[in-house]
Amino acid sequence: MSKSKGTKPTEAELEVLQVLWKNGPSTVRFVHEKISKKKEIGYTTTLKIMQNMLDKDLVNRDDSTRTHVYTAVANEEATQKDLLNRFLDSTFGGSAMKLVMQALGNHKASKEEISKIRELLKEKEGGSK
Amino acid sequence: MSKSKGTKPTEAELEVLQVLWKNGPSTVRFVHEKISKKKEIGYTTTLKIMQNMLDKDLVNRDDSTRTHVYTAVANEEATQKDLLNRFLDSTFGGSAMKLVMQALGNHKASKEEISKIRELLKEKEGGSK
DNA sequence: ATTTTATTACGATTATTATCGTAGAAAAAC
DNA sequence: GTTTTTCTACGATAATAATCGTAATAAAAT
Repeated sequence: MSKSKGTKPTEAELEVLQVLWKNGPSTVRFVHEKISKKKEIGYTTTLKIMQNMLDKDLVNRDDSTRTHVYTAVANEEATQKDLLNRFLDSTFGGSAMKLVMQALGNHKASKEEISKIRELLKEKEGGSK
Repeated sequence: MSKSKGTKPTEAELEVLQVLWKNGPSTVRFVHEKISKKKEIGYTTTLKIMQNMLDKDLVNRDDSTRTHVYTAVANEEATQKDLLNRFLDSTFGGSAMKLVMQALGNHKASKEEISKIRELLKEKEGGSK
């Protein structure tokens, strides 16, 4: 039986996932260089993290060549949704609207984003009572 | 030198904070009972967590009576804001709007909440360029 | 061909968190 | 006034994460 599901990525693992989501299948070297831009970290540390992620089935690995290539297993949205739910619970006591309002209040939004949100609101209103 | 600021509460510590925010200054017993409703945990575990939080200055303590009373140091909004920023960064790569849309998409909102959000949007549009 | 560089595997170490048991003292119950 | 319960303090342990060093090997450079 594999660990498969419900495995919550750690902070460090999320950093790796971000790179994989954004750039697609990548080598350790590539991921490491992206992460290194933001913080000091040893190559083997990045390597180890990614190997751990393989054990946890957070990533797949193509090891047909010497330089292995890693791919995120779960897609971005699904993972974000899952983490959002946990975060909502732990930090906002489950109140999504409280979170939305905080996020809206504290961050800039472009006109396009605002209209997108308006559309979403309209849908919500219409779709359910 | 105290740890004072920038201390990120752990999951377990957040559970305690939630109780303190919601109910005001509380005893370990009270907090423990609230948390026990959601999961199995020993009394001394709760106690220890709260003692750790005192060390980290996440809470204050009135120990003038035998049964100590704990109070959250940081207020709810400030802490949520801080954690939201971290979460935004780690999980949504800093895109607040992505998060807002996920949250809106996946959770029900009441009419009141929706109009509150509309107001917020209007302010944002008006207030800044 | 030899040397240098890059890559993986593996394990050791450290740091942090979560968990709880035990002891001792205070308070409450009897 | 004894006994039982309720607290806190303290430390031990286990669980999880993050960090990196070393060795082996493959590839690239010379």
